[in-house]
Amino acid sequence: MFDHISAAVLQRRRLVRGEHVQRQGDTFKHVIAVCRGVLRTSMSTLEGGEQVTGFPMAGDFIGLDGVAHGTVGSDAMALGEAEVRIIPFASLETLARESRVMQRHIYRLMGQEIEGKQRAQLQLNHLRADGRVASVLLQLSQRLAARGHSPSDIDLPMTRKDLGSLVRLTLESVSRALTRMAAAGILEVESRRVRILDHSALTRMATPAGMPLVGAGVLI
Amino acid sequence: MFDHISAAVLQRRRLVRGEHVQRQGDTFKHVIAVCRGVLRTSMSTLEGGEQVTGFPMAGDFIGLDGVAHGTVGSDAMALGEAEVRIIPFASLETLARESRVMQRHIYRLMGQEIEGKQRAQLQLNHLRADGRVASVLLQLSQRLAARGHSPSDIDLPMTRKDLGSLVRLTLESVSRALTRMAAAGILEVESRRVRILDHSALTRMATPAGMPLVGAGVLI
DNA sequence: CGATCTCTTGAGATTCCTCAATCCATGTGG
DNA sequence: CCACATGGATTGAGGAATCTCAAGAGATCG
Repeated sequence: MFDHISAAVLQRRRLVRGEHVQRQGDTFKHVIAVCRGVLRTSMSTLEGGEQVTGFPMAGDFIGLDGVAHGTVGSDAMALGEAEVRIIPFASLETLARESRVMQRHIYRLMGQEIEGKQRAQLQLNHLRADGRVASVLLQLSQRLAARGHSPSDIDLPMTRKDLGSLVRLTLESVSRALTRMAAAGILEVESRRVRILDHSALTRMATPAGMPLVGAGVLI
Repeated sequence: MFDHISAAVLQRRRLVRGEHVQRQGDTFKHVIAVCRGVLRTSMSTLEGGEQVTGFPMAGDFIGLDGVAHGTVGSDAMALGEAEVRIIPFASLETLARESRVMQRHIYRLMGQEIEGKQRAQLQLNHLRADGRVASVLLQLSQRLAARGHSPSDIDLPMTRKDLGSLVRLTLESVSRALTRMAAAGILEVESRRVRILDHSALTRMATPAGMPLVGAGVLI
């Protein structure tokens, strides 16, 4: 894909911890591709409520939610050193009109955004605190592993608060869930460093199998 | 937009109550535009958990979440008599490549899907049961009003369970919230028929103003 | 090496869910 | 046309899960 884009104006940018690449309310002009590091996207209401919407990392795109209103819909901040490419959306549009492959790619990207978020929500709503935390850990494990890190040794780049915000839990609940799982021998937790000892147990926890199935209720 | 599409194969279809237009798992071939009536989209997990994801009505599109995997991501069912147009995605793609306006339109459509769902989640997470129900009612009121119905007299086409599923509450909690609001003189509830008496009070309830702000916590 | 942010742990309060009974509306078959 | 079956809605009581508040330990950064 990048070989196609390289023709477009591809601005590269390095980020340090805490640096923002986009802010809610900015006029939507470009999409951001993460090349290195982990970011954190979040939305906030006028009343001061904030919510983490994701932890994009290498290969992920940010900013597609701004297409609709022409306004950036969420903040994006680097959780550590990171590098991104800033892609003018106008050039993407042009490319899409010229190349069928490119067009497909953009649709798929946006489709993933929609489907992924929906499915994540669905999953979360059927899990309790422990399951939710297990779920995020697994996801992080997988995504980090796909990028060359160890699948069992995770160095969390985000705080408990961020983690909790993503899965709708307070930081205390996250902390407690972690210690419970550590006590059960599923994890080894040492502040930001988490080691997954029992991968299958973690997976089981993240699966709403034998659950009371809250929310939607069971159907015959 | 439809003048552009009319060139494409535009299959029209009438639906009766309970009829499905798409099922999770179908291969993704077309997008569905609602012309009349109200539908209900929902996703389900293998374990039997189900969750309502929306109540699309005239002018709304369904199925864009299938673009990513090439597989339909959610069920869509008519809640009453309804009419839809079935638009082959292939023709949309072609049109998009030919017309810049059309292209924009599709992006905006998908962007809305992303942004809207995110924002809805954000809102919900900072509201308690009553606020959530208030929020859905307001939304329904607005959307129905925009389509020519009364903004204060709503005839809910969905069950309490569906309503609750959308905002992550049990049907009992929805029912209780409604009776509480009725007792407070904000609504008049008579099974599926709801009349909004105090619109501003309802709006206030749907705003996380003086709330303990659970989940994300307060900043500064 | 102090200041600040983060994390852990505890106790209590709250909210919402679960279970259960009853009522109401709707539609069906005798 | 009515009795009845069925699905939806209301209401109550009790319990479970998570949040809130609070205090202190740990980490991190200048």
